[in-house]
Formats: sequence, C-alpha cells, structure tokens
Amino acid sequence: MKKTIAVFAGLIFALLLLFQVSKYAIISGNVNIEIIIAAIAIVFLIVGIYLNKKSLQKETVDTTEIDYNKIKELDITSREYEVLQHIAQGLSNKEIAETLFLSESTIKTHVSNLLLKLNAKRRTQALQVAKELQIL
Amino acid sequence: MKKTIAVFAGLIFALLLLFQVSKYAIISGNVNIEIIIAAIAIVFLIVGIYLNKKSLQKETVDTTEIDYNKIKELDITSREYEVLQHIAQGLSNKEIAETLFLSESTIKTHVSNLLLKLNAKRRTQALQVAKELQIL
DNA sequence: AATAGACTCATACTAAAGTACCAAACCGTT
DNA sequence: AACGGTTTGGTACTTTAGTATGAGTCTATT
Repeated sequence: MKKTIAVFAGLIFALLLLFQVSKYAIISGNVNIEIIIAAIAIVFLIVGIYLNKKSLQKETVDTTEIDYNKIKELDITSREYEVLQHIAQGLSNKEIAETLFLSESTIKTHVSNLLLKLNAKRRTQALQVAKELQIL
Repeated sequence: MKKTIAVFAGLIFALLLLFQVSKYAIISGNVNIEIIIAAIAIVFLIVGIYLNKKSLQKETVDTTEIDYNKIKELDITSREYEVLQHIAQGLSNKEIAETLFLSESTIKTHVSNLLLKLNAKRRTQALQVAKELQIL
C-alpha cells in the first residue's frame, strides 16, 4: 500500500514535470511542436493503459458475477442454494449437515431437488452446470 | 468486426485532427498552451484506458492460467490429470471410462491416486482444491 | 382458517464412489 | 537386460451419494 502511494506520487510528479517542460519547450521554440504533442500523447496513453490494468487486476481475479435471476428462474430455494455452495466447497452430505445443523436426510433431499432443477445426475455435474449458468 | 474497424478508423482520424488542431492553435497563439497539453493528455489517457479495457475483455473471461508446474510438483501424471479434467466436467467414473476407452477399475485407481495427491476425501473436494491450486 | 410452498426428517432402497491389494503390460533409462 | 514409474485392470469390500416415498412443521398469503 505504501508502495502504491509512492508510485502514484512519483507518477504525478513526473507528469507535472513533463507538463512544464513541454510548455517551456513550446514557448522557447527550441523543439518541434509535433514531437512534443506526440510525446505527451504516448506518455498518457501508456499511463492510461497502466492505470486501467492495475485497477482491473483486482476485479478480474474471480469476477464472474452470479446470476441471481437465473437462480429464481430455476426455482432454486435459498436453502437449496446454500447446500449447492457447500457442495462446491467439496463437502460431503454429512459435513454439510453438520455445518448447517441439519440431518443428513435433509441435505439429501435438498441435493436431490437441486439435481432435478439443474438437470444433473451427480453433484459434480451440478457444479459444472451451475458454473455454466453463472450461478456459482 | 466491421464495427471495430470503423470505430478504430474514426478514432485515428479524430486523433489526427486533434493533433493538427493543437499544432495550429499553439502556432497561432490563440489558445492557452496549458489547456491544449492538458486536453491532449486527457484524451490519450481515456484512449489508453478504453483500448486496454477492450483488449482485456476477451482475456479476462476465463483467464485463470493453469499452473502446470504445480501439477508436476504434486506428481500428478498426465493420465491422472486427464481424469481430473473429466471429473470437472461432471462425468461419472463409468462415463470417463467410456470416453477414454478404459475400464471403470482403471478410472477408480486414477481417482484414488488423485485424491491422495490432492489431499482430498471426495472428488468434489478434489475439484475445489484443484481450482485453488490453479490446476483447473 | 385453509392452502401452498418451503423446510425438515425418516426409512428403505439402489447406485455410485472410494479403498486396499494385487498383478500384468508398457516404456524410457541406466 | 534390469529397473522404476506409469498405465491398466481385477476382486472384494466399505462408504457416500442419490432415489422414492411419506410425513410433520412453519410461514406467508388468500
């Protein structure tokens, strides 16, 4: 975090410097105007690309938005979805039952209903389908 | 695709126009130099951000690079990895056996070895671990 | 108050998944 | 040719997963 601030401070300083240098270069008439304009354009193009890449990095790590509308369309209830999320964690029915303070029977019924609604034969297939539908 | 070309052509044209306008504005001395430099900087900053966003969109849809070195580190053989990929597709052992022209027994041994190497108790957990290790 | 949907849980199954152990064939290396 | 690792496959068994069915509870809505 400190590093980020330092980088940004340096960047802003460098840009201000470029700004002033350009101004006086134009006024003094020593340098070709085209070159200065091009230099500014290129520098800010690069800065734009860099800034954008930095800001996108965090978002794009696991940004696959969950389609909550699709969950409703499939008539998946909140409890069922909760179970689905636990399946995705790799938990067994018994483990899910323990974490949710329910009996294994209840989890089994939820899973069965999930498989029907997701049109899957196995829990692994349910995961694959759910990811394809952007539900997970 | 045609749209992209048109957009880019228009963009380049606009930039060239800006370039020329800037040059003559500076030479004629009608406009403040700072404003022109700032305008160029802002325009190219925005262009840079836009271009980068466009180019990243395709990559970032499912860009979670697979760490092949980690696969080797875990001593996961090519056949085992192949089976892992099929598990991720939601296939059963029997189905994997059919698609790879192997017996179900063979798939079971591969799966068992995978579970050991990934330190998982179930295939769903194996998937979760594999994704966490960026193997899938 | 009655109804519908969600949630819970049980029993009794069948079907997969997974373990343990063994063994043969294959393949590249020493 | 012998060795180590991979791949393949079998048997026998245990453990999960999943299905089918029925039923009681809870809650919001009519």
